[in-house]
Amino acid sequence: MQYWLMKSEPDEVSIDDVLAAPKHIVSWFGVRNYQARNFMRDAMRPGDGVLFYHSSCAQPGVAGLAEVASAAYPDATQFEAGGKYHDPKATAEQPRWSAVDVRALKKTRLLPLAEMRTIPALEDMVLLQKGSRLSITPVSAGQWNTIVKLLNKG
DNA sequence: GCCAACGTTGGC
DNA sequence: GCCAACGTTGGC
Repeated sequence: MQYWLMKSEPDEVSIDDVLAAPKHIVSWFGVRNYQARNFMRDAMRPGDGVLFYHSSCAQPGVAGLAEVASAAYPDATQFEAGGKYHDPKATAEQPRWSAVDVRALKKTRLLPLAEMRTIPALEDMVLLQKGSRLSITPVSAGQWNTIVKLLNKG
């Protein structure tokens, strides 16, 4: 059992959007960064905890709790010629990019990035490191517990 | 819109 | 393999 933080632009897919989807599940496609892909393909397991993070918006921060709902599978958008996520070097035999299913569990209060930066127990979070841009980052059990408590505190 | 930081590409 | 140029991310 591991924990992750996954960034989504709420203009694209917000926590509300996922909760409105059938079974509260969406496919996490479109990742085009090798490190993030490797986390999905090599380390994520169904049931892993996910902090659903809203990025590139007025109020960046953790907006909900979710879980990994599938093993990794080839991201179909890499094969879509002319599509935004097309990768001409990817083939069905040798897919390059992976996706996983993510199930939203609950919307929480927004835990702003700025507040997270003030919490000493979170200072080692990959998200908070200088220059960190990864859309999927690991979260330690201690960081997860700290954040869940902060979310419940309201 | 700005810009720091990072990742990728491609010439050599 | 080096590295300059370019593109992207994402907070502010």
